[in-house]
Amino acid sequence: MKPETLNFFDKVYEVAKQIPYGRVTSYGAISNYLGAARSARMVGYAMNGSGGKDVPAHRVVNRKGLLTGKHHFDGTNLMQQLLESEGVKVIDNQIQDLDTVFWDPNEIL
DNA sequence: TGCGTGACTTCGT
DNA sequence: GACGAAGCCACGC
Repeated sequence: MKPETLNFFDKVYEVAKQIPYGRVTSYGAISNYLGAARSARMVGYAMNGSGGKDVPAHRVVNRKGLLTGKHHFDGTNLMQQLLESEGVKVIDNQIQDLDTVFWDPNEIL
């Protein structure tokens, strides 16, 4: 077994769990924090394994603030509903005031 | 065993 | 300023 790969995933989970309430981040921000700015895809893939974890995948969106991963959720507007429930304005699967709710791990950590 | 796909991002033209 | 192509790593078939 090579936990090194799991380390990458685990790292993503760690960062995702640290996302404050009412804040969101992007795959690129996490991947950049991990030192793999061009591996943003893996971050999203890691979220695939977030099932069963306490990882708020709904707080992770793409660079544009678009809920691209919402298709992988339970149904349709679950992800959007969760964000709105936290005070994040989301319209048409797109986060409003992204600059305000955006949370950069590199900046905070 | 090997090829293709995927919750994205960045560089280049 | 906008569009196209490449890169990254892991998992599935």
